[in-house]
Amino acid sequence: MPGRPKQAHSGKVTLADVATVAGVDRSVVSRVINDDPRLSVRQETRQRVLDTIERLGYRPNAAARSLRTARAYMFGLFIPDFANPVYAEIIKGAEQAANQLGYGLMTASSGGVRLGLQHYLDLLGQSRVDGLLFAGEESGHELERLRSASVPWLLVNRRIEGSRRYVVLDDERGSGLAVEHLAALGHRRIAHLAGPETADTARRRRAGYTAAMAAAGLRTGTRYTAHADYTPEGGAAAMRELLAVRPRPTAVFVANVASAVGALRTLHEAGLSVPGDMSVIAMHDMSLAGHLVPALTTVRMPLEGLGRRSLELLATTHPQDDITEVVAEPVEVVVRASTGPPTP
Amino acid sequence: MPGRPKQAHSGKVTLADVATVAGVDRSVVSRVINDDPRLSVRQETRQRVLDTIERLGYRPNAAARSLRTARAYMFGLFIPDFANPVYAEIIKGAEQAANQLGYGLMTASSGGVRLGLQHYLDLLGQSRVDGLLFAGEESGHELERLRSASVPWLLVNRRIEGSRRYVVLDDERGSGLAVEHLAALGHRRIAHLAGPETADTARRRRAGYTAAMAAAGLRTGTRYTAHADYTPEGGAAAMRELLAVRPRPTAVFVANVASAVGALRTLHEAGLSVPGDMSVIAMHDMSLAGHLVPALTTVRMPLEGLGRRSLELLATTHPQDDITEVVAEPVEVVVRASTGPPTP
DNA sequence: CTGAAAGCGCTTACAG
DNA sequence: CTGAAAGCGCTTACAG
Repeated sequence: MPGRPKQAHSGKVTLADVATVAGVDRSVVSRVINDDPRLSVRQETRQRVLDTIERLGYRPNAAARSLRTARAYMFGLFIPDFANPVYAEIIKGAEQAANQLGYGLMTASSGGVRLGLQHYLDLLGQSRVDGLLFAGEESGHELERLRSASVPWLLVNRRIEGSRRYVVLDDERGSGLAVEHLAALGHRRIAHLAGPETADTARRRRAGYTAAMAAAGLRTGTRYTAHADYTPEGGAAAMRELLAVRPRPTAVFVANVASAVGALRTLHEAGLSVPGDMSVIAMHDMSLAGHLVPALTTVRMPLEGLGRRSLELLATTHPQDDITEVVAEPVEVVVRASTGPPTP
Repeated sequence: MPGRPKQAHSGKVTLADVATVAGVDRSVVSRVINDDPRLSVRQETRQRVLDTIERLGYRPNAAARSLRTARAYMFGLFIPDFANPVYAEIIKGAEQAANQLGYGLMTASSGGVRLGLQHYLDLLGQSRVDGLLFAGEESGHELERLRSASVPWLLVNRRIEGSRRYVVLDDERGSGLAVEHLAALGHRRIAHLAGPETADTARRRRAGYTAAMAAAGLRTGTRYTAHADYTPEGGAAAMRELLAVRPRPTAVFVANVASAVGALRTLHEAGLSVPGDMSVIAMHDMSLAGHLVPALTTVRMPLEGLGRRSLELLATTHPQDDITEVVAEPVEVVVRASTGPPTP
């Protein structure tokens, strides 16, 4: 491109520049920056180095550092869908933790050009990331390929058979709170609109429901549980199943908000009032819940904490270590308009 | 950490390994990989190099390449909120384009630990990114700081005064389609529930509304436009204003879906039926629109194309070039249940 | 046409 | 206690 004005030398300041100006060796500058405990230097000299860095606006070059240390100072987070607010919160937590630890975070969805996992294997091969967080829907079979490569990776919000590296939420507890909320309102016939039987989160939510029902001395019976697929359409169909059961339940705990959207539609179409004829509570709080008609009561789970904790563990553990953690942060019911006492 | 089993050498294959096995010089391998046109080598040799790369599973080390070429092969995308589906689509498009061009994409929100822009300046200082896409809400004042650094950056979906580097959607055209849809249904009194007067997107949508109304020979009058702030609460209040106007409008074009959520609530509370008493159409299609009651008619804009095109332009233009592009991809009305003919 | 060699900007084991 | 030097894995101008 002839005639284009040549870009002025950006004057990138290097470590060598800092050393020259401060009158010390480059190694001293490096050690000051990295807080090397083996460096003993007069406080005065250290301060001079720090001042020089500040004055020249020096920033270590990430590529040089990575090449030398064989670390990318970058993690990857793999999610199925950016548009799902559940993942938005996980991303936020992971991003914060990464920044705090001096790492970058690359977030990618399955929608990428190269098929999801292959893309990540490429990143690993190029040493562009130091580890991977999987919040997506990769099959155990796919992830098997990662196991051979001795790469740090962690499952987020999900367990798969044979893996000892995951961080999950306390879905049992969240589900228990939902049931307790309904029971406290006076409901006795509480149904569960569950997720896919194959999904780990769905299984744990169902287990929490069953346990809480038992603890409250309430009967469950298999007909009071209908499985759906975490989508509005599936939720609508499952709600129709539950409405057909006699005696009809007076309340339902729905495994996720998307299913609850469909469930509310079914109830609306059936001419039933919420919560008059049926109370509805769903797992995971998100702003959409507040805008449904009626506004949906939910269980707020520490999704941001999940992202944060997952990244911290990825950064600070060895790839071979077992990690089987349940995020400890509190879980709570967010009461809106969709739950109330049963009509006598 | 004593006693920890030493990790087996991962056997990272380097360019030198490939050269040795293939029996050529490292520079030949490098040139084959990078398709250097100045390399003349027998087809047979080239194939041998390629085969060796394949067989050894060689992947170029990104850090070494970056250090040498002074390019990070990474772009940054800055968004205000991961949970907003509008940005989810932009991210998707940008991610695809980045992958296709051999770049990575770091997406970050203002929620990071370091205050948004400073975080990016750090990334730039460290040469971790080659350029920045701003889809966020940074003020012109903040962005002024970037102008001094001669860094490639681009505004996405927004213009600010004095900047000649942006990519936007055809909001005028989208708004025009909305008005045309309503006019075709027979509406004459069409109101506009606009966005913030200061927002560039809101101004362009309003301009599109005004122009289309004029083209259809319909009167607008300032009372038929109410400004809100792109939130459900603001939308609810603005809808109340519009309901007070006489003669009452029979249809409203809402500047975004969040405002429409509030507008629908106001209409519901006022006992008005949609679309019987009031047709509602909103800008930007998203799955939430299909789940509102009634399901919301929208204008689908090429958000993914916006992300894709922005990244392509960022990657292929010089920082000094003017970029003032409107994404050319088609815009269309997605008809759902919230629009219909006016009741006579 | 091909290959040897320099060098990008760091870190760190090691010599003094 | 301090600093010189090697080297991480590439790319590319240049010599042969």
